[in-house]
Amino acid sequence: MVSRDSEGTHNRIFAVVRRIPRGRVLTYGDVAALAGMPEHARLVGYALHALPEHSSVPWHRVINHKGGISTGRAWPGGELVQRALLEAEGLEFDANGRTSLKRYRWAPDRDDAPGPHSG
DNA sequence: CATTTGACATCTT
DNA sequence: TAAGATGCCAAAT
Repeated sequence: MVSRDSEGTHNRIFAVVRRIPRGRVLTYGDVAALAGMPEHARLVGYALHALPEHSSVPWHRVINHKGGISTGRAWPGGELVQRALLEAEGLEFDANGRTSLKRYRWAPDRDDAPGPHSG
């Protein structure tokens, strides 16, 4: 029973992000789709922006479609923080600061298995 | 209440 | 692959 749309919407997003396992990442569009609001990736990023620091939501596992970090001016230095957190989970970044979405993109169907040749 | 800005994605060139 | 333009909803001013 949600009287507020924003709260319900944001809540949905957080719920999806929390489902992201460790060592995996999702794009804003994917999170939005799983949250029930496809093509509305902006709302996902916006929700994460409103995410409090005491939140147990692995926001750092959400990246843009280019496989990079788009904190932008909204978070000076955030690119370094998110990248550090992802690296701590075992992810690899390209010289351009991009990851392999083909390799780290998480799917609701796939529990884990980073790759057919990764083990 | 209206205008501007914003953790993005997608199409076109 | 990279750069420019557009659409969407919500928050801030």
